[in-house]
Amino acid sequence: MDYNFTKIEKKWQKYWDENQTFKVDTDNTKPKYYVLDMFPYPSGAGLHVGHPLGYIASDIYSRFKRLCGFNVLHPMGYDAFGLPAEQYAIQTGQHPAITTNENIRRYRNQLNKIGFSYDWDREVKTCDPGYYKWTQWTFIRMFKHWYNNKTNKAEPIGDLIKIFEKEGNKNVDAASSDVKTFSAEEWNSMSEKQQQEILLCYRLAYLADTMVNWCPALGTVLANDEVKDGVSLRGGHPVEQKQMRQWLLRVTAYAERLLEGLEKLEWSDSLKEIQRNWIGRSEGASIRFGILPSEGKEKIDEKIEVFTTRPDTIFGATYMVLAPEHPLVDKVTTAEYKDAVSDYVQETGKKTERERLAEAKSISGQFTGAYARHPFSEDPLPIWISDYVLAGYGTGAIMAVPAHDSRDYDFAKHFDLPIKEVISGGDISEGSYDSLEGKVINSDFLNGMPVRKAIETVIKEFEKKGTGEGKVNYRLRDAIFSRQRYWGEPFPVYYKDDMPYVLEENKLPLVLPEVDAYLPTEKGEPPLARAKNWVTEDGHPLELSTMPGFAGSSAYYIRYMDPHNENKLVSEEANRYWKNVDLYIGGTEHATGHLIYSRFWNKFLYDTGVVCMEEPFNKLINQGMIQGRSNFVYRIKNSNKFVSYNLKDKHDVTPIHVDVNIVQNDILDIEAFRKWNPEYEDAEFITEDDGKYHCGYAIEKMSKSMYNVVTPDDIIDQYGADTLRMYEMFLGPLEHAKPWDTNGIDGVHKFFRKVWKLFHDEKGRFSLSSEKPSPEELKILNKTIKKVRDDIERFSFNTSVSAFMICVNQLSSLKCNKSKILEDLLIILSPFAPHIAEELWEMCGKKESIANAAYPEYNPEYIKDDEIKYPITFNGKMKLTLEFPADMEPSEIEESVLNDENVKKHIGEKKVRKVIVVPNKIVNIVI
RNA sequence: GCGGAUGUGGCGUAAUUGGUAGCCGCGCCAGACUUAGGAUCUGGUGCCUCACGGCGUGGGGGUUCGAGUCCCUCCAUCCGCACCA
Repeated sequence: MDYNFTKIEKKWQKYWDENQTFKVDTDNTKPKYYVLDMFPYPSGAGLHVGHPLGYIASDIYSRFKRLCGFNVLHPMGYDAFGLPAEQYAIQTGQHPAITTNENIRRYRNQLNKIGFSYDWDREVKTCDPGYYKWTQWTFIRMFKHWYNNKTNKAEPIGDLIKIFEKEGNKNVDAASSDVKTFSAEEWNSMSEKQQQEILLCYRLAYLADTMVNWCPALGTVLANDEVKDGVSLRGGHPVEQKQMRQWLLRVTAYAERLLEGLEKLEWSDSLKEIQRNWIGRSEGASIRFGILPSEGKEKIDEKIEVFTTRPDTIFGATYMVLAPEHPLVDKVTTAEYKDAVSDYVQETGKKTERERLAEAKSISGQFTGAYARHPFSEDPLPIWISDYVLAGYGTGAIMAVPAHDSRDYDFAKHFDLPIKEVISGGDISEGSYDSLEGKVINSDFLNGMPVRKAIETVIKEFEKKGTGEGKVNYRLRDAIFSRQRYWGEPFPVYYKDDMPYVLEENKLPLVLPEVDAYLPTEKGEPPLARAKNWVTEDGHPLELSTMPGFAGSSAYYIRYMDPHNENKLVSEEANRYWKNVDLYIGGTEHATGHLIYSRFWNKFLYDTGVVCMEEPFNKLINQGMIQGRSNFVYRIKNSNKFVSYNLKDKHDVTPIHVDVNIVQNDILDIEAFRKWNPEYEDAEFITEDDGKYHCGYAIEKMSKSMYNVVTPDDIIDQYGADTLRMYEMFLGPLEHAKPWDTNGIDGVHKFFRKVWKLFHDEKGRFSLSSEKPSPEELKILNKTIKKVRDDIERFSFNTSVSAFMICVNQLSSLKCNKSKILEDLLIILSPFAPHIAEELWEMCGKKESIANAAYPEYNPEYIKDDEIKYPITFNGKMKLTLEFPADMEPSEIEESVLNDENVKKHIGEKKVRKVIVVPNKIVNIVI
């Protein structure tokens, strides 16, 4: 009987499904292990061969852990809300739920064919009301909490109100928006609306007017991680800055904990570094500058607050710069400069984010006519506006120190502003001196101090005078949480007297309503404004925005622990058992989005006692991208003639992508090519000496337009799922990006046929022997057990595949068909190739699934070598090998080596200066 | 510009602790079987050289009995951030 992978794989996939082999429950008699894949967004294009790479790795690990006696949670689901389905709905009028469900069905189908050990009972879909109920629930909880910097955790807003009633907010240290100080009396005499307005400044989910990334083409606001190089990540549409009233999550409250938490995580250094950069912690000082009265203007009480990492250079500040969007711009500008300033503000406001980035190098700015007062010298400092100061970072204002900041230097040179050196060590006629090395000069009480000492000293001085204090600033910004779109979670929010209130928890889920079109209304309101009766029972209007993509993915790993619980996000029992994710596998593209948001989300749930672990993902591995390998044919210009790769330079040619499925080992199937496109039906070909047409190749992104897409379905049809799984692992280290080349797959497929053959005689009959294994056979098996186990534990799956090949090659040449050897081999092979392992396991007479077997222990006794083959090197170069007993003394080895005829030949006339014998390793003779 | 990673045969890669560089597979070459081969099996295959031998892990330098591995320096590629005050 042949190795009929199609039949075998269908059979076992059905078996696992019918027998619920991979269904798991909490089981206190076994240790738990939680293996998670980043769940996919089910796109219309389906899976290509690159997508399942991480899923295969995690499946191997899950099955391995299971064989080792762990109770393994290994679920899968879908990130089902999102823009592509909605864009498609706009084009076709079809409800996005229909498209999404079709895509999900297709994904599920594709995934099933690969033979994953998922517990499909726990499947979640973020667009399912039973699921997003808990996304809405968590939002309500965030609305009802504030962040107390004193206790360093989220606390109920009710506790905050009690403090306000008793003593106002002067003793409250909270992560909050800008809010004025008020007393208990003031609080108690406020209207409900005023109180609500103040509470919004404290809530962890809050409504505020902020500058947002507005994408006109998508008709929605985007978060920072959804914008790259001034265009939307999805679709590449231009993004502009716009002031809008939006929901935000106060992620910044957790900035320090998000940063500290990284230390304990087993994530790659590069990923941690990306997160550290994104959080962007910098230490410095917050300094307030008074504003000098200008002629013909009323006195301005407000101060310009700046953040600087170099307060030591305070005496070098020669001017101030506000971002054009800064709220004080209008107030400080004098009559004389009014027009010039408003022109400048308008001009920069018109630019999209992209234009602003493109013009980053060109210097522009405008003087306002006003002056600030230097906190120590009291010198007047001219106040400028310029777009080199960003509204969104720090306070949107800076003190400019041209002598020691290159941007300020360029600006000062351009507008001929004074440059004052205050740190020695540079040459300010050449450029700014930004280094921390040097002593402070020209700086009154700071003179002579090294930089670090000066920073410390000046901060104390500011604090004494009340004009500033030490401060830690973060680049991380609060996450904008509103999207003016249809296909997302509705906010459980209604408005009363223009103030937002959240729904009672028992009203959840607030189900996404039907609309007549998925477009904004004529008034420019979001699509939900089209819904009939989009109001509460009492007639209060409901929020029209929906939540962003990251909402649903921020806690899905928690929901998997207890997916059918209707009363809780997760039961205490399930959460205490499964705790958090032990191994998380997914792409780096989520480094600054999902992986920050879900850490924030999880910390909030931890603070409020919903989950027991502070970090969601202990170990994280980023699988590398699988790239496409494109093939080219070369058409001679203005003809329908194609010239083979090695002859192409003799002609003027245009390279054209050709479908990789009609090319094998870079040889074009000419007939298939003619049929591929009617245009080429009559094409002529200039072939090479071998009569073949050779194609060129390039490594590119796998995409339809490059004709290099390979789907798992095609591979499975031709070679089977076990071959696909094994080959994906064989390609190289999991983390590396590497090209997919179907041509190499034969080697892996041959391997499986060899495995099959080990269990069958020449006539193809199943045949095993119950004889006692030989020492050689035991050595081969035990070496493989050890190697494969070690490799899996360090996620080096590619090397375990070659270990299997070596093992099977060796057993084949020994014609080993002993069940004592082959049964263990099947167990260790089963995580990689579960279908063939199950089939042969059953043929061995086993009644239960191999998934329930126990991983074999290797016996070191079988691996020991009695004789060691010593490489004999001369000055480190290997020339020959000699065998000696493993326990032979180094001095005896040295003597025997030097007496060996071949060694003597190599030494010749030269003198032996030294002999190094490393026991069981090597001999080196220095001559 | 800053930060991170990676550079080994024609290709994907291996060498876990400083100890035989190139395991395993693809491709290629030769042979066997065959009416046939996109089947199977056997052998070979880093480069230069008829050979003896020499050279080889991006380049240069260093430490060491011994370096793909450690140190210095330069180069290339990829990824992230980028007026972040």
